Amino acid sequence: MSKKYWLLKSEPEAFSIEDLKKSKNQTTYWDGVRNYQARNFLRDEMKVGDGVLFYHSSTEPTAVVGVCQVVNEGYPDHTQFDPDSHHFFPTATPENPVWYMVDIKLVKEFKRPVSLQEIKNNKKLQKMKLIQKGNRLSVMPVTKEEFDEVLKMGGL
DNA sequence: GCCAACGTTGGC
DNA sequence: GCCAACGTTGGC
Repeated sequence: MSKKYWLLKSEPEAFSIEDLKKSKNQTTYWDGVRNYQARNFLRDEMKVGDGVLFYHSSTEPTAVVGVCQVVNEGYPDHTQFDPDSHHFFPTATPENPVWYMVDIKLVKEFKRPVSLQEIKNNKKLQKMKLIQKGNRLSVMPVTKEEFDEVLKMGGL
């Protein structure tokens, strides 16, 4: 089975690459995804060893800031069961979870961030889902070619 | 802060 | 099962 590649969005105010660097083992669980299409990627398709681009959204500038690896694949997101959580989902039960998450570990922070504008300006990246009109998915697949190109732009 | 795009909800 | 209303995302 060949390795896949992904892009994960996070608002740095909620969770940034700095937070990831400070996390134990530079690893975190990716909680709070509440979109079915993104859920399906997390639950069914992301596998240990897959490459992940870490993207900062809603900030200045929006940019890919580092590369991570999936270290634990699709398991129930515990925040859906927690009434005190902002991500609480009343119809979910541990027997019938609705939402899933994966664990990711930082591989390397980019030497320089690769901004959305640079991605838009790169002829090789015109097909990236990230820059398709109206795409708001917080978890999206990336091709190997796109992944490698973004790493190169980031100085890795 | 605005607003376009899109997802979800719920009445019918 | 349609679709209007509403909520959210996220770039600008």
